[in-house]
Amino acid sequence: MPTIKDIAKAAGVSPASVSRVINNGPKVGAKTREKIKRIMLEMEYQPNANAQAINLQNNASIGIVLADLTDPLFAKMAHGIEKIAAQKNLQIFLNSGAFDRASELDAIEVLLEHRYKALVVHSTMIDDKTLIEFARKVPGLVLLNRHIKEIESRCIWLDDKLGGRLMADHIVGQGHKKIAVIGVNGIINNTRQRLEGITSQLSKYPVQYEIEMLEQGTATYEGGEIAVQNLLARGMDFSAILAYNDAIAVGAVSMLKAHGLNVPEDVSVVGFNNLILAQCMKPKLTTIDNPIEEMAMKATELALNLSKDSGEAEVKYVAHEHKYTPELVIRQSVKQLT
Amino acid sequence: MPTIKDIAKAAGVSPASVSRVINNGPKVGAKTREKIKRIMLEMEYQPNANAQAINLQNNASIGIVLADLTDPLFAKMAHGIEKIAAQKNLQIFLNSGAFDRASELDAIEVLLEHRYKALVVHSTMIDDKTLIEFARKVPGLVLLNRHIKEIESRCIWLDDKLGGRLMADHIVGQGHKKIAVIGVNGIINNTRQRLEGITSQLSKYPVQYEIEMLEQGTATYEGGEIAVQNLLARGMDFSAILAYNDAIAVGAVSMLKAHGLNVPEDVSVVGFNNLILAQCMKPKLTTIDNPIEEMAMKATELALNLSKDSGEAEVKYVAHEHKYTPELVIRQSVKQLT
DNA sequence: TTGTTTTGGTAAACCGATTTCATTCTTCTG
DNA sequence: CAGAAGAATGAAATCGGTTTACCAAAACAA
Repeated sequence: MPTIKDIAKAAGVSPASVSRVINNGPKVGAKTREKIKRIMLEMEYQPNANAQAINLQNNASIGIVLADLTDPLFAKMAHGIEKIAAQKNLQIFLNSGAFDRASELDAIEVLLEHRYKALVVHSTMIDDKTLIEFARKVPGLVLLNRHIKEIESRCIWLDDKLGGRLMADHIVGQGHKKIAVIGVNGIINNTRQRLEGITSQLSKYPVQYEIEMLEQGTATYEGGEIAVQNLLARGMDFSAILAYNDAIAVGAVSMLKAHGLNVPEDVSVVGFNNLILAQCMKPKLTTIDNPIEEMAMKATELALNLSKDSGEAEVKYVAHEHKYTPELVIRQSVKQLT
Repeated sequence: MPTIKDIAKAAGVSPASVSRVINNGPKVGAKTREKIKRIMLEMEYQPNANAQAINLQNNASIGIVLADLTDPLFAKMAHGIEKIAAQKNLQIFLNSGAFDRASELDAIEVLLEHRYKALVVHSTMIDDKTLIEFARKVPGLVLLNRHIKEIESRCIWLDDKLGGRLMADHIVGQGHKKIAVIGVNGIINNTRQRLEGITSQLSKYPVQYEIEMLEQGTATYEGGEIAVQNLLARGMDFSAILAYNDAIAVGAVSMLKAHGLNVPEDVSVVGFNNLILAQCMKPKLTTIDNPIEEMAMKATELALNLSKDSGEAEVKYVAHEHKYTPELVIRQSVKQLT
């Protein structure tokens, strides 16, 4: 693999000139420039990005950390980030593989070692304190889908409490009085917030409710099945289920069916996130729309802004532009009780 | 951000010693080593991966290029690659954003410029010739989910023709005689192969069939809806649909329903890929299982093997280990006609 | 004690670029 | 045509590390 020196030698010029040609710099005569270009092509020269990065001192691409790509919600995040990157003609480097705290940390570290300046991080396993530390150290780091009070100007998050309220209001509004909630354990605030939104709202009404908690990492189709099985095994009597996300909701529907319970005739179900899944299934799922793609785009823009010479144009922080609002999407999985 | 020299100065040693400590090298006394470690910690030293890469001449991480992360099939690929990477304690750098030929090329170039040696590429828009070129130039490059004859030792692919045959056989075996096929246009062999598998098999039976071709990029839920709409608009009379993938199948089911046609009572539908989606929907989708995750894992291992000093242990090529076999998964979306 | 290893450590070259500064070659002005 | 300004070019320093070659001190053997 030829280096800049090989090119220089072959062209009978100095490495400096070659460098200038590579970067479309000035100070190179027209014929010399052409000659160098030709030779670079001939020798299939490819600049060494590592060597360039070491000089330029900053890595133009965007680094991103996502938890688990197989979750469609996260895939949507990736897509949002990509959109902005493509629009600004930047490359993104996704460092995933984050199944646990250690690998999430690792992913961030690696990105930092490569000196990516703009970082969009979606972390579900790292504690607040550690993230605050990172944020302080790296000006271009933005947290996506997470809210940490101390650094909220660096977060883009969803109003999960409101999301929970919307679910509760809707289901109560449809006349339900016995409600099962399928939640998820997790260190992240948004799981708690969402649950709190639900429960605090439910307690305002004369209704019964019970919560089935899933372990973190089981916020999946299978998790939904298990949860319903547990609820039924406990002999709980309910006419509605509020699920932490769409996948759980779909799993719940399936398990209900297996027990001879139809949705929405016998049991109503509400999901969360409004993924494609929710539209595809039968019955179409009533759920909460989560504008995650938009959030991802915003996070990316924010990270890019923050990363460039933060000294100059200090990005102003407007709270309501960082907190996104979920919306109820009514479909067919909730039945009105009379 | 402190450099190795700052650490050296602070510790009163030479940069060489610090480097050795970083790399756990020999020739450093126990107390000196401890002292350097302590200072590195104190000063929050973080090695510059770019500088390291420039010396080490090879980038240990795995570079991967995927087309569109929002497609769950591709997400499964990413997951397979991650698994191997995690197992070998390697980082992956995913460079996506490939919506067209240019950006796919760009993604590969960027990875090469960063001197990633092991590359797993899932390209849908780049022509064979260009990819062959790349493969020749980069020993550690492996193509995932694509078969190019000339470099098949560097490909991991699915037997798409067989997949098509399985679909055709099943649907004919269930007594169907009027069959609609929803295919996709594309430069990639596997779309053609799959279609050819279907049609060549169908022609062996006394059945009628018609093909509805989607444009590349519409192999989605919406694409399925449109395709069914077109078929119905053309007045085609069919009792079964073979879809290029599950998303199309689900879209088709939805549009059929909208026209008062039930699945499988009025029309049977077969999908392809066996994504979660296929299990979740009602009726559960009969489809073809695509072991894409396994394939992704294999591709990653292959890329890693090929990338390390190919001179020595030339990886042997065993065709049947590179070609994967799809399997029919019978669920509820196909009705037996009598 | 002297000679031989072994161990711990440094100075300096190098990796593949970029960039500053000085120099040479053109070209323009008066 | 002399002198000045401007354009083209190269030598060398630099970026943040790694590694080789070499040396000094300590440990060991005889």
